[in-house]
Amino acid sequence: MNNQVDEDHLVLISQLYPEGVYTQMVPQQESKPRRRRKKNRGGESGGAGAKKRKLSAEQVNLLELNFGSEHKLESERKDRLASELGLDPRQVAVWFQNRRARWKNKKLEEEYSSLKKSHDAAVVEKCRLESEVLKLKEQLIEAEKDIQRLSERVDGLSSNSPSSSMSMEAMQEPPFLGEFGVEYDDVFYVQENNYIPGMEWMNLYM
DNA sequence: TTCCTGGTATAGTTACATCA
DNA sequence: GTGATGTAACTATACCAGGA
Repeated sequence: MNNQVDEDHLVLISQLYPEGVYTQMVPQQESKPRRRRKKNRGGESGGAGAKKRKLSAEQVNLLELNFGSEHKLESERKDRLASELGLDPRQVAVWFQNRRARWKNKKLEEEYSSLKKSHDAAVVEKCRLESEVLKLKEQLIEAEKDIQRLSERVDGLSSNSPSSSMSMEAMQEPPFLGEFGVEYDDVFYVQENNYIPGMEWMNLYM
């Protein structure tokens, strides 16, 4: 176990900041091309240890434990952790940087999935409301037809009895039931206990 | 106040290890 | 053998604090 840590440590130390590893820096370019790292494989300097450097489970556990308690890494904690783990402080810092990036990605994924859930629910609700609107519109059309029929019936009655309380003006109001938002109160006045056959639908609005 | 330096952050990239 | 994936290590850049 410690052998593994020591071995990793040696490998990692041998890899730290090798001079002349980077090539082709072109700082004058506007596009600021990134440096490329040379491949390490088979390099003389790394020797047999020029391998990558996977942290042991024990090291990762301790790092995770520390990350769980605090995502930021102060110098003191970094140095302490590094010596506890037999790692270079730089490695600990890098591990925390990468871990923060992974944590952020995961959080973003979770947020996305939560937002998607809300969005899907909203879409379903929108569909439901739209179909309800359609249904209500159909009811409205039927109601308007009823009114039309009634109007015609009242016309017939009033021509027979001129003393009817219904004025013609009232019955010949322009289209009074349009889209939603129409105020029904003033549109059609029926005195209490005045039953008009075929007007049961009025209960919908009273 | 300004400049320099060192440390740390994020975002993106590269190279290597591992696994299906 | 190969492509996908995970991850250590890197670069570029920005910001901040402390000292001269």
